[in-house]
Amino acid sequence: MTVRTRFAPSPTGYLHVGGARTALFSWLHARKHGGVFVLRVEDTDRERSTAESVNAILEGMTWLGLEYDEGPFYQTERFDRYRAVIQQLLDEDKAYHCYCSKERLNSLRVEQLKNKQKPRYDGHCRDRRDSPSGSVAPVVRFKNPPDGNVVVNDLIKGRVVFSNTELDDLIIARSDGSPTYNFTVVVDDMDMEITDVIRGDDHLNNTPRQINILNALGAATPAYAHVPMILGADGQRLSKRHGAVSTMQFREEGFLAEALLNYLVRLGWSHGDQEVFSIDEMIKLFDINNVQRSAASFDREKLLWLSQHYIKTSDRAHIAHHLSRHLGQLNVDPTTGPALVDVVDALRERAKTLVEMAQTSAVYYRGFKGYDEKDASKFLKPEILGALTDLQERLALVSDWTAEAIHQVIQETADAHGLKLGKIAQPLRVAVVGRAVSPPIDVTLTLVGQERTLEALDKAQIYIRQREVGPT
RNA sequence: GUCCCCAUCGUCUAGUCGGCCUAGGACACAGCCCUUUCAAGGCUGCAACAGGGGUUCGAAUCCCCUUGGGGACGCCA
Repeated sequence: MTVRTRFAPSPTGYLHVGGARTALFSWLHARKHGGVFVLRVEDTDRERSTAESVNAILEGMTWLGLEYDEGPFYQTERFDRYRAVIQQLLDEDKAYHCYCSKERLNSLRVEQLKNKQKPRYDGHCRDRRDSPSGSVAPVVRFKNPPDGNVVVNDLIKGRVVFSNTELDDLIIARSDGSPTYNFTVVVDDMDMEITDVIRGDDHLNNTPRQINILNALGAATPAYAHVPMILGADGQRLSKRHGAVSTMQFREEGFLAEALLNYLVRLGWSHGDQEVFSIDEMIKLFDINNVQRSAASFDREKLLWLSQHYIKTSDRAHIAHHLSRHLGQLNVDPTTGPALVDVVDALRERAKTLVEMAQTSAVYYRGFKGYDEKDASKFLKPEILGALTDLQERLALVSDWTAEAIHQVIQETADAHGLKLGKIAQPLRVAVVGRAVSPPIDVTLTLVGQERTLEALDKAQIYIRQREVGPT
């Protein structure tokens, strides 16, 4: 039997990291077993579902590369099917119309809470035969078995036993006839022949109800795997209104999708001491049975570390491609300076995100406005003027502008003036990029280019002379 | 309140049939080394089995209780 998993988000917001991880696990599980990954949009709540949310979720999945094999299926397009199954249940006396008013339900609930009981429907209409012609439009409730146990053999949590006496007759169709969540999931998982249901563990409590409905329908029960929640850095559950950021937000912040994926897969799952996983390795090594049973906290620092790792090790053209997007957001035109791949090579070891890389590489395309004050006053000093002038003359003579050639010239100049390399490299750095931090000075000069380097040196000398005569 | 789940360094985790654990790795943090800046890299350090009972020759690993987190209890999904 081929493995079939599904990711079933409800389009009431963007795709956040918790959902993304659940999707990743489902996808991985399907891929590992050569199975099928289905995407299903659970939009039966028409009040809150929006097309924008659907797009946001699809966009997030695409960015992460979690491609689905079937779907997306929309539950709102399957209402006929749900109606038919509800009718079938009604015909077989496995469901019934309930005419209880919301007021009655509410007072029942209040009463139960007062008696320290779990609030649940008391089965008032379960055996009624009449259909009152009153004003209350009926809902349809499922006849849950009154006793016995339901056992869930969860792939992650292990064996979990629920007593039917804890369950009540849940509503499967609202008074307007529309089906509810616990019912549509069951019908869909059955129709779509889902073999492995992988979802957040907030659904563990729904599972016995769903199994009961599945049984009533004579359908086989799939395997279940309930993955723990992701908590925020404060230990609180991550939710849309509490710290959960959109998956796409990570792209905006300059993370590579592979870094996020790697971070997510290690959140709750591990393979010995291994920290870095390529997509292929994840597929090969991932095992749903090895997923942690407890919740995990989201740690941005570690994500940042992985981000840096991928920036450091990924193909230069790949990074350049994604970097250009962030450069664009800074209104930097990458065609006005050094080749992007060279900038990537120079900066990849000193950027944790692409946004950071874009910011520090901007200077190679549009120059800089003014010197960093502290750095200028520390390095652009009169005593270095002679060496700088000499250096400029020597650099002007360089015919092949390579890091090696540049390095040799700088070293020679330093030697000629009895200076250590750093003594001349720092002033040069400030002259050329405006501050005392940049990649190795020879590499930096290749990025800046010979012409602009010489110009920068002119300005630096002018600056130093002015400073010399100016008031201190 | 009732039911369900969970519990190893600050964080992610290793620890699979109890002994190889004076509990390992990674992130973060601190120090040192390297060094033309910043990084990167190397080395070292800091730091945990929630508590209490059992079972056993022996428990982080099994059982129970307590405590602490989380979840569910909707005509939301």
